[in-house]
Amino acid sequence: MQSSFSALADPLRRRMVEILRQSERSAGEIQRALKVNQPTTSKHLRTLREAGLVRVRKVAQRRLYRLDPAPLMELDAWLTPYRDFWTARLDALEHHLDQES
Amino acid sequence: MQSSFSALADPLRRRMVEILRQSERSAGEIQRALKVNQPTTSKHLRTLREAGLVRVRKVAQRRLYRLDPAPLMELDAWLTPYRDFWTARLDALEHHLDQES
DNA sequence: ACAGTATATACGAGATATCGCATATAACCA
DNA sequence: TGGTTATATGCGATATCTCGTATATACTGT
Repeated sequence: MQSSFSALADPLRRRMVEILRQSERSAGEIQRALKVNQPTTSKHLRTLREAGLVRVRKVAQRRLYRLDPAPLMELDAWLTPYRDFWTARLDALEHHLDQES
Repeated sequence: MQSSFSALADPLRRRMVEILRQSERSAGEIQRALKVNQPTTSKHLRTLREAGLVRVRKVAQRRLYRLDPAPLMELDAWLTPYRDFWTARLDALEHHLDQES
């Protein structure tokens, strides 16, 4: 939870996650897509890995990264009570508008 | 988006947000609930404010903080495509298990 | 105007993150 | 074995975050 938020706090890492939503990709493909240099890519991928957001498998020299849905599901679960919160507020607003009219 | 993630990356700020889910609170009430010192509380509240996660209103000397649902709704929206992603994966798993049995 | 209460800000120290450059590791192929 | 490709790690500089202490600001009641 902790680490999911901070891992996703970086815009570059969010772009990586967005790329991986579509399919598994090698570190090099991700790097070229983002147009940042190689060590930077590798370090950010490490952060995502350590946060559990991505998994890797080796194929020859390549490292293929894929999204692990679990931490994002946790994030979704964390949001649940807030969803109730804002629907309650929107309902109240709606009710208020009804009163007005 | 950017700022929502980094604001929520801090555990203390998440606790603040959780407290505010229940009701509007003064800075002092939040401080006492969290048992951290006053300036720390104030600075974290500022961060939440600048991220747009909370709103303040003055009542006498007090500052009453309340949650603004908008950034959390954005976060929820950001998660939407990932929800599709993991249900697809779970469906695939289920299908796989069907094959097995 | 003054003392008290509530909250914010300034400043300095220590910790942590980020980046670029250089280098290490590891698998491949000839 | 040696060269090449793909990826990771080490290191140093800079920036950013966090916290504690001290102080400022602002409103209240007398």
